[in-house]
Amino acid sequence: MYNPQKIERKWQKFWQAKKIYKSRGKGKKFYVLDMFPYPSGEGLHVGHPRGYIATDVVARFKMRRGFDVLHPMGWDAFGLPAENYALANKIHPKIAVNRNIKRFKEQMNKIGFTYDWDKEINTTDPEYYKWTQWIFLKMFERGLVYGSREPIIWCPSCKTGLALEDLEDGKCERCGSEVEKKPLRQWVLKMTAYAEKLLNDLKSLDWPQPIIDQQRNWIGKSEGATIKFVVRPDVKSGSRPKRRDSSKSVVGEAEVFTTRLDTIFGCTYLVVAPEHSLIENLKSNIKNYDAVQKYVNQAEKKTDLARTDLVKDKTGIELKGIKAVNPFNNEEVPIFVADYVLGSYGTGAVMAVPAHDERDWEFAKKYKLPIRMVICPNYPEPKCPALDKAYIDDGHVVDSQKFTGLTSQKARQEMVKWLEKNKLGGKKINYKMRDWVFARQRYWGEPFPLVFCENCKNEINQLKANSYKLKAKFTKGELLNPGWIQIPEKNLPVKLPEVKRYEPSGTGESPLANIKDWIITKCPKCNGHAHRETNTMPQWAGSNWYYIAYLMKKGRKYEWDKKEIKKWMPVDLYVGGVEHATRHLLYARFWYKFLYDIKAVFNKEPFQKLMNQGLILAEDGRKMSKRWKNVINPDDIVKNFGADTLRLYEMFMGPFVQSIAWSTDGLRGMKRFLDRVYKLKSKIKNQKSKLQLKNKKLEIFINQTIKKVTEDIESFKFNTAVSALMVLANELEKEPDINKGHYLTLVSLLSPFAPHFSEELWRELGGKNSIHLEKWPDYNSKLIHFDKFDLVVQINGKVRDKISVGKGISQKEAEEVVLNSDKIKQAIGLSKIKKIIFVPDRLINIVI
RNA sequence: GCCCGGGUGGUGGAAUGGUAUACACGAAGGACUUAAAAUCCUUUGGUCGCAAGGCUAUGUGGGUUCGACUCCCACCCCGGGCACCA
Repeated sequence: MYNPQKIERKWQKFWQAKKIYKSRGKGKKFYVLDMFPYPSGEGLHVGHPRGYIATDVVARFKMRRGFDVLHPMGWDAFGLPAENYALANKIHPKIAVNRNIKRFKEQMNKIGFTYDWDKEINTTDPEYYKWTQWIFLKMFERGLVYGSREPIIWCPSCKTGLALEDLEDGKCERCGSEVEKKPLRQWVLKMTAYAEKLLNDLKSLDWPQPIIDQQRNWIGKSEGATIKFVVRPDVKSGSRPKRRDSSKSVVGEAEVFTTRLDTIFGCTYLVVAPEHSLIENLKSNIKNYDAVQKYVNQAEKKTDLARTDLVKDKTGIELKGIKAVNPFNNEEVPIFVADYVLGSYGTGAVMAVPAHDERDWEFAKKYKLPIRMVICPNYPEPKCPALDKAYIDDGHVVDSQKFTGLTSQKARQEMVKWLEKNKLGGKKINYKMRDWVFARQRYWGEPFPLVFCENCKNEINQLKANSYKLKAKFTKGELLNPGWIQIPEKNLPVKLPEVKRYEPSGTGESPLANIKDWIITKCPKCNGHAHRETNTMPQWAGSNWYYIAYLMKKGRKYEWDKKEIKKWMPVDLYVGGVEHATRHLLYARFWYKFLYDIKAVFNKEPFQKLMNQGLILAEDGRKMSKRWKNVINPDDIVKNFGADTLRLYEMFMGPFVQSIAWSTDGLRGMKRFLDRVYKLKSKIKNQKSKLQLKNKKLEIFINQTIKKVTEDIESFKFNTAVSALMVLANELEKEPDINKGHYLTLVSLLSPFAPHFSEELWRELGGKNSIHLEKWPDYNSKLIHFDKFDLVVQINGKVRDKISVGKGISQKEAEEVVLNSDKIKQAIGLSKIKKIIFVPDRLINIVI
């Protein structure tokens, strides 16, 4: 029996001492990366290492195939989880984080990963976040950062603003609280400027299709047109003299966005969002302003999500006293305000075509508005069918003046041309994705490298006319955000000050706002009085670029090393959970694209190939959680069964992408397998040549196994790779004695999965070097196939017999053999043979 | 509603047009043992049969094919994502 406790520690120490994982600077580069964890107080459970084991298997495999492998690990230690943990346990986040990191590292080391700890990074290290701040400054400098007072999503429990991406089911993703809308001063990153690139370059990525789909969906591109509707006082209501077409009677304008310009002649009313400026501007024209205002106030309290969240019954109220004019036919249509129209998307106003839009249909039915059909499914039939619900597909345009008869697609093109010619609107592309709210009112994050200077603000405001002088003195970002001045690069990092009380204030100000002597500072531009920004960056800031940080690590410091970046980027294989599809993976791509534009990196995408690992559920089928008391700690598994057993089991338990429940019985089976392989050693008889000749079949089998394991690791089919090794072990067990070479091949193929076990056996059997530095076994393609095979004989597609014949047998020969077999003769009986299908080296099917 | 992914023994799963159920777990029986654990051997989709062997089975119903878990159509169920985005 082999004893993991005796050998694992020994080899881990040896590998670390010999630094066998270090990049050797030889061979083709292979950068394999895990999504780095945030070091929570709970430590790792057995679900976490699944991805780490997979990358470790791949890293060891690639090393042995001659690649120069980089496989680093670090800590995403800023942000709400770490801070909330620290608050709950009354410990300063820094102390808690360091303690947790120590624990995580110990747990990881017990599993025998290949991490090069010299490259370990920590997002909360000032040397690290110096560069997070640096990237932010570069974005600011180029005008990609703007301040906003827009109401943002606010979590009353975490006491901070959140990005749209931080919500789950409309609730705070961290604590599950209902969120509110709150006007707060915010920093926002212009991510929408990269929408098109983020969408387009998805094509170049070797990522799981569902993740690509999710990102595409999230970016939500739609192509359409804007149309300007002028607004006039309503004639019938008597608010103006009955003189039509007087341009003086125009009191406002509403621009709408539509993807269905072809339906414009079916527009019977307009709907604006409660935030729309028209309402405030035309206060005096709107007859029922009080009622409208009441509706608007009530709607504005809700977040976009609450407003768009499965509300079946749409509400709205007409703006009485004004009408909008459809520029295509000069028809006056009523204007409504309704909360289902969002101020933050498109133009905040829509044209309603109830005949061809489900929402408009529903709304028109409720408020008894006219429904006019202008798209016909069965053109050129003289009559369109009557509608009992909205017809939303394309068709032919009817009752649309000169556009009548065109297909929907053609009509959209012609109508856009008409709009552009008459300067009444034009082509427009919209994205669902919003700019990124990039500020948190919390302590435990990267401080912004910005100060506010009243002096400089005045200067910018006064000199506005003289743009030359301003452009020389201030950056694009500083002009965009008057008064906000960048801290010079040489003064980075702006360190997070030590505080005693770091609880969030709840007032919308960060706890940093209480540290007066930190806040008050001098303006780097004019040397006048200034104060620091007290918000901090969100958790995602540090993880946007950490894969570059590993390449920059020089001892304790970091250096933007373009040579290393050029060498290692992009990441060749990135492994992590599917939950990051629209957050980390989108943010990181955004930052990387920005870095590409400023020539700090040299390719367009950070992660070439992505793989998602499935969750490991608890034995009871639920998620592992403290709450259910069903968490399994890898330390216990390592102690009782060994790291190799844990590794092997996690790779064998099922397809890598699939979520799967833990089974301690299954785990035991893996230990049994290792024990059996260990015992096989005693069967070795070292009479190489004799045995090899005697057992050609085994030789072929081994070659097949090498091929299978090699291909399966390459394609992430670890479960079948392990099973192939088991089959080989089973075969060897059947032999009375085995040859050392064969046995060592098995050990060698097992080594990425069970590195300690394999190292031990390798050395016992005379291996001079570490097995992990040995060349990966090659297979002889001539020895993959045996010269005989079992020809499957089918009658009408049903297997009736198997006959052992020589490889490469011709159809004629095969037929002869088969038709002479008694079994087959009997099966055919008196029936006539209609047809014979022959698949070379596989089967023969007789159709009767 | 829309977009993905999936449905195969008692369980995790294997097979992507050519031998369905590899491999593992569990279970049953046996060997060893004073006994138990561990280990080893045998059996293990269902069904009929003493057996040889047959029939039947990959969510359901159709289709294509000499041949379908695999391809096509419709439906049911489970998981995930997006969701009044004009």
